[in-house]
Amino acid sequence: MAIMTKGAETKATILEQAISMASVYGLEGLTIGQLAKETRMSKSGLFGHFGSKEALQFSVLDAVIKNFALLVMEPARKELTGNTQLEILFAKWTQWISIDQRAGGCLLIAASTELDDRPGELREYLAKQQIEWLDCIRRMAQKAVSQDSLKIGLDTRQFAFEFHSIGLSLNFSLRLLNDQKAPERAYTAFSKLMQNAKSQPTTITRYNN
Amino acid sequence: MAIMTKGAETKATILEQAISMASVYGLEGLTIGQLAKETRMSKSGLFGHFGSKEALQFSVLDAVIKNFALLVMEPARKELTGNTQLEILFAKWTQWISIDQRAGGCLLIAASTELDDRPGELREYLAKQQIEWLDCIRRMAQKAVSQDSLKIGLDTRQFAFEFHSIGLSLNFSLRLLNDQKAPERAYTAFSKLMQNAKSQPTTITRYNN
DNA sequence: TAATAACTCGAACGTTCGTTTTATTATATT
DNA sequence: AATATAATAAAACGAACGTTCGAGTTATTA
Repeated sequence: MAIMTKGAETKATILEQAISMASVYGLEGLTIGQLAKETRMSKSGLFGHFGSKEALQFSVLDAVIKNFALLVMEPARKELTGNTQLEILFAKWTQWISIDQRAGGCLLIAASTELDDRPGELREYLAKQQIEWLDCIRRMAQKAVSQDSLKIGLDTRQFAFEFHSIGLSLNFSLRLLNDQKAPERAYTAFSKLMQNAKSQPTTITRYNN
Repeated sequence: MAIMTKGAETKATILEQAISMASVYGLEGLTIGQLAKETRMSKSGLFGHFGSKEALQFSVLDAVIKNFALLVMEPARKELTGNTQLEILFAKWTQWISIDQRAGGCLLIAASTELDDRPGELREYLAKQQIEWLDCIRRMAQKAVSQDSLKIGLDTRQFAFEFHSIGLSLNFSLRLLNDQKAPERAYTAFSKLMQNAKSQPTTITRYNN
């Protein structure tokens, strides 16, 4: 890790704990007093690093968003074809969702339902990221189309909608129902989605040989 | 409405307001003080109807679950064929999710991500209902299979997983992104799901006249 | 109508919330 | 090593949290 001043170091430690806490109790359920106990700091000492609770929440959300970009989107972008990009994207995403290390599941999905009715900067920031996420899926699908891997005329926004839905269902089945077969189901759904996007519409004239 | 004692009547009024509040701020974000203000009651007067905050949360969850069964599952069950049952089920569900009247979107979906990491009776009750929900979908699909409307050997649990995923994505796109095209996308996804479940696997021998 | 039960209130309980103020210690800079 | 700055702590703030209590009021029942 890069050299950083003492303050920035403890701030990073706090943030890590805060992410865990917010993943379980939500961004609103994240409290300064509890967080101070877990990091063995005073409330005021911890508070000084952020200045307000909203700033703390923002830091948490921002850290998770950047981490998501790094661990899920970036690896996929490195792939050469749209098809493999989508495959890696899905693999990394399911991996991200399934991580048990930091309990609480995907904070972005949790925050999506937590913030969707509460106007404010937090909500806007998350919404912006989620739009970018859907757009990332869409562009990769579009690339696959232009590479003749997926059928021409494919509704790529529809594709993104369905791609995204699989992850939501995976998160739900894993977290609430503890269904161990969920990852398998998710992968099956993804395969079907790809298969459907590959097959040419029947109205298209086929040239054999 | 059925005759009820004065207490039961105000309790019902409180509950209605509580559902709205919990839909927006979550079951944990639901506070007795705020709820008392909105219903123009004293905290203690309101509190007396439930005895504890958890009991209040339970009442809210229970009321929503019963309402969901009444408005979504029951109408579908009345249909005669598995196919139409699934169609009505989906139509009623999307309707339920899209309702703007009582702001905050589907409380069951919100609660699913809110409670999934927090052990307790609330979580167990919700999980039980969600399992029942998936089972309802599964049984209707099974019925359609036995009526030769859907292909034999269909993985009905997989079908339920994907059916459910569409609603989650619809809720997400509607609430967080305000995407007006979301209902259309959801319906398209549902149509594809049904279409896929209808087509016989290619290994099956076909008898054409 | 009288007796009894059900309902509602206001006040206060101890805790925790986010935040501010004031002071002290530890780290960086010169 | 001296100085300036950053980091942490302790204490206290008003507000809100869920909850309890006792007294008063309103409904229901006899």
